[in-house]
Amino acid sequence: MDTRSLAVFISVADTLSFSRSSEQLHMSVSAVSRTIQRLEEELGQALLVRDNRSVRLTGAGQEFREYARRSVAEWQQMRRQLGTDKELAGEVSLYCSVTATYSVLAPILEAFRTTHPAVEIMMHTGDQADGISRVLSGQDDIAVSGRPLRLPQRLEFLPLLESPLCLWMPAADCAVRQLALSARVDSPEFDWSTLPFIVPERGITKDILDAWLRDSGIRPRVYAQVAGHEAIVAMVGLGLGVGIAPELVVRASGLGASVQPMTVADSLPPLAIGLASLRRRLQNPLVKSLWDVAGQTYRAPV
Amino acid sequence: MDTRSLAVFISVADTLSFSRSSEQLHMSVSAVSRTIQRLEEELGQALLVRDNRSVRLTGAGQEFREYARRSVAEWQQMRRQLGTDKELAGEVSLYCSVTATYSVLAPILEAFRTTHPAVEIMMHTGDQADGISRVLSGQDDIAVSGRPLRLPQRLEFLPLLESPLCLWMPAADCAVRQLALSARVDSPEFDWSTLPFIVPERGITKDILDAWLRDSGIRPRVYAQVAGHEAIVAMVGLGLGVGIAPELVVRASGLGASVQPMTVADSLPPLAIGLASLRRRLQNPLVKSLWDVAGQTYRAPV
DNA sequence: TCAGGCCTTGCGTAAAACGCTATATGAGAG
DNA sequence: CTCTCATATAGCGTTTTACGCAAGGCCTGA
Repeated sequence: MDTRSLAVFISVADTLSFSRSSEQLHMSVSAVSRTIQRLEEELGQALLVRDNRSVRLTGAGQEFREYARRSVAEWQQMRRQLGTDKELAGEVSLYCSVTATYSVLAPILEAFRTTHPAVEIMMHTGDQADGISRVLSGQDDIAVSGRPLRLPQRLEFLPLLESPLCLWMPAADCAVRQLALSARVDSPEFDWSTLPFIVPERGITKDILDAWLRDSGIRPRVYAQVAGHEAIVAMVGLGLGVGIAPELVVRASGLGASVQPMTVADSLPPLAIGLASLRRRLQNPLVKSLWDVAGQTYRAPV
Repeated sequence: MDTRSLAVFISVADTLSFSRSSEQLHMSVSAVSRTIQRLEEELGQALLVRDNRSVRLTGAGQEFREYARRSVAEWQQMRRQLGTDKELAGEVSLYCSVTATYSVLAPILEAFRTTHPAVEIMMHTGDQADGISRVLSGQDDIAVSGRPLRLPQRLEFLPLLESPLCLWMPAADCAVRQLALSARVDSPEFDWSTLPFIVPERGITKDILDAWLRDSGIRPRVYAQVAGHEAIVAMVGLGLGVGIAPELVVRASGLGASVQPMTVADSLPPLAIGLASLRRRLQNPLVKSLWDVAGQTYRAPV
């Protein structure tokens, strides 16, 4: 018996519906079904009567529901008690891009510092594209990252904000800018093959860009593959080509004057930026507390 | 969190030793170690202080120990309550050989019938050799079987009694008997290659016999491979050869007069007979109750 | 009678747990 | 002082468990 099973049962007992519970619990209907089956097998008693149309509690189910509520409550109380018993202290390791450090993270860390002064943040910065893999490999507890197109089950993602994803061209007059302006970029006839592209080497934005290019039928001329949005923006600013980056990065980079957004026919989807962490690591109260503070910091204003 | 982890922690907190607990809990030391680590990670608190020589509880550990005891107790009480609330009813499926039906099972079922009259036994009989695989494949809840030489982790085995494993020869005068008596069977010079052997087709006794033959350096002349001890005894009784069977089967077969045990130099190891079931299935109280009754039935007299 | 909602089941895959073995560290014997 | 023994942890491959998807069965209401 584990608390997870109890939570599933409580949910089903409340909603009296496997399908509604499955949504509530973010799991498939079959997983809910089997969890209840396991419980019933372990107890040797039917807890729920399902007659293909409705679900209702058996006598045993009602008793067990009381128990389950109590048990989960006691468990959570114990967790809190042990947590508050001793002030949370320790290390949380964080991975993010340079830009994210002050644009996304600053308000979170400011709030966190006041609520958990004894927790040390070990921050690693680098290409945002590596965040997910660093979390998956256990190198860092939490990463600031865009939402992956397909996120592994063991990964939890907490969306914090969105930033439009744009194509950028140099603001200063130069050959690339001339090319980019030579025709209506958003017209189907635009000849992309002459325009040098600066694309991300890897990571979420690369995936999004690839998908977008494919869908739009564009075969770009790749001038450079670069690690890190900041470097892309810098290269665009220098007139080396056009490139992709979230608006947030451009604004934060201080290079906002040297690049300009291009308007294109099929606009790129906005990038969902947030925290990523292994479910497993989130069981650690230290990690969880930073996670929660981040969620509150960005949810409260909205 | 699950009750298993709590039980592990309670044990370690009691013994103050990972290794002693690992024996007590029938699991490896590393599994114990990791279970504690998982708990500590989930709670974000050290529960035990290990200094490579001794183990002692932290403050949080002492608190948590109280909680763990309470929680496990409440869980077990709930199980019992639901169990007694409604009388146990349902089906338990059982596999055994014909002989086992009345020699091993009869006293168990007699006791079980009186304590759990509402539980129906669905019994399947057949070659004892198939019991383990039928349990492993989920066809039956419990099988009466000899203890396998190597038992899979997911299988639980409850030894009930032992029966000497013997070689048997025909009691009536016949060619085979002459051969078997022609020389001291237990002398190293005995020529096994002339003596027709009736061996089990598969199963535990086949494994034991194979190992014994190999160790004794005997290369038998196999006359027939037969499914089921009963058939082996019958064939031996008809003078077709010598064969292996537990004494129990011979006594129960009613053919005790038509076969005689052979004394051999390296005696065969006695066969441990008992119940086999998947750990998983034993979580079902119905199955568990039959299991327990069997254990008591055979332990009480001893 | 058909469509649609609802739970269960089979199957392939992903995650978790375990055991074995190696490693590190300290205690006690020679 | 070294060697051995005992104890907990870490790496690695394997087993076991849990999950999601898709198919299936069953009932209800149109």
